[in-house]
Amino acid sequence: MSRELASSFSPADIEAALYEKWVAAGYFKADATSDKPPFTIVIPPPNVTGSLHIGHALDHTLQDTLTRMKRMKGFEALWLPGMDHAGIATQNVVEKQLAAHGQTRHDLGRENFVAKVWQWKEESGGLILDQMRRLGDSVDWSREAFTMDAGLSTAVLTIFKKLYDQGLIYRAERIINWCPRCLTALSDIEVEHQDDAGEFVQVRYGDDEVQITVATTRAETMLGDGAVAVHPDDARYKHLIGKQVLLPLANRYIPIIADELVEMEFGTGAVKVTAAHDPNDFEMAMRHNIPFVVIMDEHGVMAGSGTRFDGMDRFDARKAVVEALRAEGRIMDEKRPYVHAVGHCSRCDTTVEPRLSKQWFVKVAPLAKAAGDAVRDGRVKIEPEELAPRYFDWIDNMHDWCISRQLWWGHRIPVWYGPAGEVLVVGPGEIAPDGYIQDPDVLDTWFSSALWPFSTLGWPQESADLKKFYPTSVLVTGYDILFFWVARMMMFGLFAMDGVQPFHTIALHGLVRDQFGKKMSKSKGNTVDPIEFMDKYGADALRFTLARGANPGKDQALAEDWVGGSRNFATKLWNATRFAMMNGATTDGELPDLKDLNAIDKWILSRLSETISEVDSLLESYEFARACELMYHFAWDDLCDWYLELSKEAFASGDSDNTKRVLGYVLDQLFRLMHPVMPFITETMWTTLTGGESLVIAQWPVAQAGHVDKASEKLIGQLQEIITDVRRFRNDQGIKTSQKIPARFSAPAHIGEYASAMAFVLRLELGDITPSAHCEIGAVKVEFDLTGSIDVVAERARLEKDLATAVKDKQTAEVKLSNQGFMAKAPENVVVEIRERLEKTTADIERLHSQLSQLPQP
RNA sequence: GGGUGCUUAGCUCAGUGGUAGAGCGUCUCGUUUACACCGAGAAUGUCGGGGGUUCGAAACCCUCAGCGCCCA
Repeated sequence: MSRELASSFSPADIEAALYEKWVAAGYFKADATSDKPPFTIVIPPPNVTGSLHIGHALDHTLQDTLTRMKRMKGFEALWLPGMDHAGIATQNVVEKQLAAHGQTRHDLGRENFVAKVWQWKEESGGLILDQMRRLGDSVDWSREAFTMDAGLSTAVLTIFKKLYDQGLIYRAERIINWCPRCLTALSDIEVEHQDDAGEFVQVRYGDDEVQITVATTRAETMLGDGAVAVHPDDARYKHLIGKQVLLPLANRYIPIIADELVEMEFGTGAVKVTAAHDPNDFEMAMRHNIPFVVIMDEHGVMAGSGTRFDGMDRFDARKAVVEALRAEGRIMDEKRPYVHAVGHCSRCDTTVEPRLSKQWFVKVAPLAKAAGDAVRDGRVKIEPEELAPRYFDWIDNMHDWCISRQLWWGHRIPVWYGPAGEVLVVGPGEIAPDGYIQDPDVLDTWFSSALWPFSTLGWPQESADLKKFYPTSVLVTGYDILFFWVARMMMFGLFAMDGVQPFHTIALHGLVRDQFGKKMSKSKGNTVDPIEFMDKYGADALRFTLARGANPGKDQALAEDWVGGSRNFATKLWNATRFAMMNGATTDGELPDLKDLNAIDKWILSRLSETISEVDSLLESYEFARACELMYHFAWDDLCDWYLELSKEAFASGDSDNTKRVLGYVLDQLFRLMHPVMPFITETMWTTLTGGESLVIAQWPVAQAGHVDKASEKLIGQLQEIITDVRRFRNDQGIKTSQKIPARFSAPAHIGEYASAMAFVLRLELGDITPSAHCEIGAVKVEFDLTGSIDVVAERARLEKDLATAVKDKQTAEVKLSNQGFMAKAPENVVVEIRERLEKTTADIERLHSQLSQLPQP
């Protein structure tokens, strides 16, 4: 058959068609009834409103690499795709559309609004799914899941009831994180702490009799103070404990209490206690029975303080309160700007307001204990394990999880309230009695995402998928959502699945940063678009770049130039393959017996086998960067720069049958090895070379221990030294690469055998000559006829440089060998190595002296 | 404040006890029938400072400094 590669590689021409071919062939579809061992990855569900950013591209590249490798290894590989419904984000998107028409969701009513969100989801949501095709994700589209699907919603109802029945879900009035813009409660992890420039003012409370100065960053909340607290051991304030002090502006008297929570060294050592607007104050107020005074509404507007500040926005009120206090001479000190950490809504960046509110909570203590234990006792492995302490630190100190959200888009809390105050939790298929009213709130999106590893497989049904594919094999995600999502899946997975962990391994990668290692952000303008990179350089180039930068748990810097470099690599491979095929590389027939091969062929087989073995074990241990590094160097250095160059003579002379077969074999194996990282180009080259159906379903390469051949590696190493030295000589002498030089080799037989191969690479014409210069490398002498004078100055410089290196190396060897401690304690193999170094450098020095003395004097 | 990580070539980073590495960038040369998205050659590092352990330290320990992240 006539097979040929196009003269240049054009990713855009092949990628989309190849992907659709793979999908159509059903390669990515997993079979729950197969006898193959399962390998399962569930995708960290991207947000339905989202599009593919560079972090997804990294995350997906790694997951796809693992999935494709396992598929090739004969596993029943399932990579399950899907999205989450992103309660706040999605509701925001649709509300924004309504706002453009001057409407709010309340104009539509709940039912119509939710219908509208579904409509938006069908029409505009899930852009990222198409973009995943660009990247080549080998996901099983037949199993695509969405957290709001019927099945996954059943899972939510089921676990809610189960948790509630076991007392692990409760409703309570607590201080929660409140977003005054989204008008909903947030969990701790939906709050991002940023350093903001605020203020720190000291305010003198009291009248003529009792006075105390408190320090605060939120002066406006003083209107809701219920007490002032000091440390019980604080000598400055001991005499004031139990006294009543005047609260300025509000004109109320509040008690001075003692609580150990107060830090004496911080501020004035006295703090205001605003029970309804601060979590720490809430705790103190509970202990001391301090009243809760609410002075702000849900929008963050002052309300109910009974002062003239009611009706003002919280930040305006802050200024106004400080001014009013100043007017009364009560500001004792102020720092502005005072930089401190302030919580912001992770969705809209609004400053979060701690708010007293009745919400639903998950009691996490027993769940978190189990989630921690699963890692502690080794059932779940965190890779890299350095990140495990962070997991423990967090999960062992987790606060109860606020799961209710004042939104319409999401899983509505399945709790109904009866006319007489009954509380009824309604499970799947159950219906509340007449007269009952359902809780208006919905659940945190993470509540349903936490079920992802098993709800997507059919739970609570005992589905075939669940039996085959649970627990999943590995979870691949960024360390930044270890707490957000991973820990929650651990808690719910262990709880719902009777103690069976949701995954065996958590493989954490880092974040993609800009080329200077700075965090990417829209405001800094240093973000990059993975789609744009794929357009310009191809999906393979982007994937290779990201995988090559992926050291476990570590951030990576990324620049467009890096992607360009990977594209260059792809092109290099393409050209090498074209060259190989032009010269008859083939995969037909058996690989010749090793004993019939020359050292060059044996060497590349040896290097191939070693590379396969190392890449395999590196990929199995999530060391993507190191695996890519090895593939890169094998392909470019060993294969292109040396093997192909050294084989050119054989191709030119026609004595190349073995080499054609070996080259075909090496390319075949290399393409298999690289396919998980660079699926498109390897597929194209491989099918062209071998005529096979598809690499997706081809067998993973297995290292051939019998191919490892240290003798050939040593020999080729020597050939490389000789060639490099002669090249240096030519370079130093200013001889053009294209200029052929008559030359003669004197070398031991096993090296002399390859003189013609080396001569071809070096553009030397072998023959009987009258030498005018020579290079010596160990026992090998290469003489040249330069038909004229050589550049003595350059040659002397070259030899002297070599001499200096040799002398220095000899000295260090001598120092070691004359060190009695070294001789007595160093292991034998190291001593032998140093001895050999001494011998070699000694010989080199002698030879270089001799060469130098033979040079004509200037 | 608690925890944690980092500091290696101009830049971004590998390298867990035995002569310092990669990619990109830089310099010189080169259109040799795979490839200029290329080839050949070259330059560049008291491995953050100080101390210690060791025959031997970029690596292990202590300490200082700087940077970063997470949590409060």
